[in-house]
Amino acid sequence: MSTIDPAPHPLSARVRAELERMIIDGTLSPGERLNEVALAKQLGVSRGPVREAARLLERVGLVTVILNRGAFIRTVPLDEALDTYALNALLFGFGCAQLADSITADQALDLRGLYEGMEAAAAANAAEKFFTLNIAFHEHIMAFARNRQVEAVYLQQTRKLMLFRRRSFDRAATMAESNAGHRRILEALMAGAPEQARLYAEEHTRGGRARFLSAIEAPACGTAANLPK
Amino acid sequence: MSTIDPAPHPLSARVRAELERMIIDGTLSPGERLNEVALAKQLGVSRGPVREAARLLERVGLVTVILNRGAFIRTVPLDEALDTYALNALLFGFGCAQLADSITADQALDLRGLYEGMEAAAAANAAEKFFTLNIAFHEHIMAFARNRQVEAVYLQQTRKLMLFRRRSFDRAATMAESNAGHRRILEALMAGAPEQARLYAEEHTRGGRARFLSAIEAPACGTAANLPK
DNA sequence: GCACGCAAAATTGTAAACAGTTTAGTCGAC
DNA sequence: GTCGACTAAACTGTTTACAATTTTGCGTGC
Repeated sequence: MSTIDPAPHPLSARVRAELERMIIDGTLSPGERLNEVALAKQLGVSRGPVREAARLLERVGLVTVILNRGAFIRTVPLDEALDTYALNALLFGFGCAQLADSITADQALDLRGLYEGMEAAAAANAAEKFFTLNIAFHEHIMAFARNRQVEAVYLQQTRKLMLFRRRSFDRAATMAESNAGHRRILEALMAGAPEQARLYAEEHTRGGRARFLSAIEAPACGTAANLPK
Repeated sequence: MSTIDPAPHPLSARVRAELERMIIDGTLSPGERLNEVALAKQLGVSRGPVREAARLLERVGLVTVILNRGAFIRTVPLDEALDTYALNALLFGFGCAQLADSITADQALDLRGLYEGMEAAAAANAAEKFFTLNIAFHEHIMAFARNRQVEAVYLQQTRKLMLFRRRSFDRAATMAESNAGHRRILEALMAGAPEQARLYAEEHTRGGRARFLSAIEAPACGTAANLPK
């Protein structure tokens, strides 16, 4: 995708990318404050770029900025997560419907490879591998769907959900169930059936939402919880 | 909505809001560069908040930042505008479908008032008035739809389209045609018919797209056009 | 007359400095 | 021993200053 970035970008963009990575990684935990001076020192830059990056992340919904208190990594409230799942279901359904009308042999092969990789990962109970391939599967579909705006919003929202979705694939049964949805979607895509693909895609996303809900027993998801003490 | 802001916001947020207004207004024209020192002086602040605000606007897609060149107000490429219309059709259709299932009497009354206001504006050929009411109509529906995430994305994308959509309502016939779509949507909403509302909403958005297309003869919409010379 | 090149001005990117607020710790009173 | 107030440290918000790049204007050469 867009992993190539020699250096023609302003520093704040690179800092933002690095912070995003650290948040997704788990290097920075939800609820934690982004210490500007510490991060600046760690990344070898000044506070300016770090501040700009933090504000960018706020706009995306990954952090919350409080006046005179700083930027905190968000703990997405439950209702917001549910709304986001509904949004993603809509977008992913659209993407699949679009792709069903224009899919090429190469694209089908690519998706099939990812599907089979997930099948193997599920059998081997390799949650981390499955997680990575799962992301790639969805992102490839959205990239093939030929609507950059829909793709961009989907990626942004998905990144937000990753703040806690990682733990959803801890069991082999969960992975198998998820991949069954992928199979149905893939078949509809290759059959050139837009509405069928859309339905399967929406159903699959609802399944993800359900897995997400069952994965959280009662962690902090209150609206304003986990911000400051 | 959220017009109340005593002052608990960081300065950069207020600058961002002001810049957005100036862009929508037309005070800042597409292609123009955001001169940091000039804007800072004009707004009575320093360059820092202006810079942060510009980066935020880049994230939203209203400006493009080039290294060592500054922030330029975007001239949305044609293909991006079309993609955005498709996205908005999806979101607005979803919002209408949701609302059809949960609309209250108060909400219906509110929307009806806006519709009648537009009817009057169209009859009086008051394009500016129609434009304002039209925005309110769509935004109110999305606010009533009870999905904050979908609403937020819709607002963001719509703001981007406003960069040139303003000129689409220059004729009375156009306004009447647009408002006929509003009437159909409103009837479906009050009838509690989600799928019908969704179809009308999507059709209405496609109509807006068509009006937009016919409104542009051949202005600069090339992908990378209008950036620097 | 036109193009090329060089130099000065303007502007952005980044870093450092200052002011105000929040947070933590300590001392004292009850 | 615990609660409360006061003081100091830490941190953010903003401004100011400096370095690097770009743009513009002018002069020279062809």
